[in-house]
Amino acid sequence: MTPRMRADALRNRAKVLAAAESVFAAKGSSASTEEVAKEAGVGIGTVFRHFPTKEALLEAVLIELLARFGREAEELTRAADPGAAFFGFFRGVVAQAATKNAVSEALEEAGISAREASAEVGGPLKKALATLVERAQEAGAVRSDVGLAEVMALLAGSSHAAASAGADPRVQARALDIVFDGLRPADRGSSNGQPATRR
Amino acid sequence: MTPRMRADALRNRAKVLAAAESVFAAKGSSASTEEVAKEAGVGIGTVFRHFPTKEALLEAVLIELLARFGREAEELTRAADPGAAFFGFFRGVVAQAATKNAVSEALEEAGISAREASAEVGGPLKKALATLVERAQEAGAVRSDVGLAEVMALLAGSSHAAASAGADPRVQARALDIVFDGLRPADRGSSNGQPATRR
Amino acid sequence: MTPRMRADALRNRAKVLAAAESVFAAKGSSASTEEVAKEAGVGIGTVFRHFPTKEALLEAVLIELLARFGREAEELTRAADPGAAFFGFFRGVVAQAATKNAVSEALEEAGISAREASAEVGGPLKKALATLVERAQEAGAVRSDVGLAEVMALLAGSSHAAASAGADPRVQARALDIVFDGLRPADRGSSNGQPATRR
Amino acid sequence: MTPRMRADALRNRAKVLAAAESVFAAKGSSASTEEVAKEAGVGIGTVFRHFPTKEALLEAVLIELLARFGREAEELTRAADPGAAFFGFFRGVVAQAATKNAVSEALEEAGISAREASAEVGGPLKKALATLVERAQEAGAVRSDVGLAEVMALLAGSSHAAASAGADPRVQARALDIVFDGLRPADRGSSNGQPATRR
DNA sequence: GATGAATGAGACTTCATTCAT
DNA sequence: AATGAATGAAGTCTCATTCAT
Repeated sequence: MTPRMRADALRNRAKVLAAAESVFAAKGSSASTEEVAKEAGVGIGTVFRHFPTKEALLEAVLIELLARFGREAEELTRAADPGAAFFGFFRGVVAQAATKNAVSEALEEAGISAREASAEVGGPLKKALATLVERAQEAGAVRSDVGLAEVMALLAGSSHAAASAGADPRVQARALDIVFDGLRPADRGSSNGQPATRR
Repeated sequence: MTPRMRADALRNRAKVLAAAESVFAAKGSSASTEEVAKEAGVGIGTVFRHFPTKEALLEAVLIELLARFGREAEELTRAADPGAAFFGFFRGVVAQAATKNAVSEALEEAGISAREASAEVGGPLKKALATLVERAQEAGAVRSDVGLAEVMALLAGSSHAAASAGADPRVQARALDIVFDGLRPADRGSSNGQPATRR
Repeated sequence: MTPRMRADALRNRAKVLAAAESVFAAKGSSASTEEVAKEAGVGIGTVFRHFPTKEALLEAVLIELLARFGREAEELTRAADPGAAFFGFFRGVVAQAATKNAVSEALEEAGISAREASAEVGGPLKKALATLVERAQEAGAVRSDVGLAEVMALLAGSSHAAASAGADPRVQARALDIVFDGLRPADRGSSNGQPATRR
Repeated sequence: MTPRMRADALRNRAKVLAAAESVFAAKGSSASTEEVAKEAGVGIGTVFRHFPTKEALLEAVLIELLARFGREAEELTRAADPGAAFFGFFRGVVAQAATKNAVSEALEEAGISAREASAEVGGPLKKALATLVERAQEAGAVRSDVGLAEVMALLAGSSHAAASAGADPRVQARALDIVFDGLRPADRGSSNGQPATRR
């Protein structure tokens, strides 16, 4: 069913994808395909053989990213402390965004986009994240009136804020703590793995 | 210091700036300079006479935007209800972002950028916003442990989330309410002009 | 109504068009736009300013050609000897084709294409050619059972045959005489301006 | 002299050639080599193993075509009615051209080209066609003052006219009848297998 | 021999910027 | 000052051809 690829082709595809992620992360999605090819150490033709348009390449990068987040979320689904799991996942995603411009784009796309392709991978992420949220709510670590959609919007927004290159990391951390406080139940139970953020 | 300009030149500069804001808001900053010229009803040469590079034009648009926000913040500084003033301002900025792609870029730039030019206008905004925050804190509407920097980061992040075209506006509103809750003191006093957001 | 163009722009447009005609004539329509630009002595951007796609450029060349033929036909419409006029026009077109690869393409397009643009200019050519045919038929120089469509098909075919670079011109001439004989009435009246072709 | 080839290699060569004929016929000679490979059901490497350049492949297709015409002509050489044989052959070639873009190219090449390779196969066609013409002339079906060269030029031109996709087939047929009339002796003996074309 | 992945020159096209009118 | 034509570097993509598997 999966059309078998030659080992070298598979290797090159991976190299290109990795290069693309790194280049787009560093310079934004307007970086040139040529640059991706150079970074990957392949000819420009090879990039286009694997991803027939630049858009397809971009999409593949985003899908890869979402898949990775999906796997992380899925693992945390089985963690002992649901509150820590949820907030830890959130923090981890945002931290990656701090170095990767493309992350927030990916998250937005996942949250919104009707692109079928993305859906294939956005689906798993959403599913695992939904579980993370529910478990945290049951454990009283997250207020019960927030839904998946709001969480994704906050994730995207926080990631973007973090991606704004140059901002002081301590400011970022404190801003994120504020969002986390907003996500906790009104009585502010801690059960979060982090000390309460009020200073 | 200000080199006197002919009245018509001044008028053209304003037309170009307005057109640029509208075009970049609608199509993002990758819209072409030519399109700005057409929207402004002037020749492309005129655009470049007033703004020697595209980057300069973009920068002028952002400065203009920040200046407008600065004026709005400044006015609200004298409002009766400091909590309502602060949250109202926040909400207003985010609402504009929902239709203008460029807004979040502008806010990031203001929060971070070392660009001297921006600083000229980012300054007034920061100053007025700082007052808004302080007054809201004194009135007990905003927790006392947040600083201007965090507020700007949250403003930028929220604006960007809102700018992600296509998201359900109700989701956006609820996500914003969560951020607001995070900004309030732990005891959740109201004094906010909005009913408490817990549902 | 006609949007006035600057004199230099008009001059460049003409230079590009002439260069395109010459280049495409010599190397076929797959010659590169770059080459046209070089031949015209302008930058590549100038070519694309006047003709937004390569296809548009090609079309403009064909239209120009048809217009020229249309004017020639129109003039011959008023000639003293209708038979000589018709056959002379035919011969002239074919002679041009002998050096210009693009001519037969143009004629085919005119004969067939539904392209509106071409129609604008193909129309006059068809009209004048129809008159040429009718007058030649009334004068007994062309058989009465041929229509405009057949004449255009023969014109296109003969032009293409002539365009096949390298064929002996004397052979071309004799082949054309055979077609002309086929176009004359069965009794082979002369009134043709050319001596009867039987040798 | 002929380097022995493995049976499967020979089979692949034939598959590629057939695919090339079909693809170039349908899409013109600018169709990609890749497409030919796909149509043949072989890898691109195989195409280039058998035909070292695209030009060589194109040439092989033309040679194949001319060989086929040569065989048809050769057979008709022995037909009972020489007039019918000649005009029938002519009509048959043109009819094929109507669906195959490459035919007229092939005929031109044959008529003109100094390419040695073509000559090898163009030779037989020319020889057989010459016989066809002579016999038709002896039988009084074709005027005595036309030579092989003119006939080939008319064949190429007529084929091209027919290949101009989209022309009304009835127009094509009438145009061809006109050429045939031009090829007949002045007195218009019929002996042609077709009723006289005058209408 | 066959395969198809890799290559890179070159095609078309866009657009920021310059300059003659 | 204003205009818009001209410029050419740079971007995306195609395809004939080569080469490792």
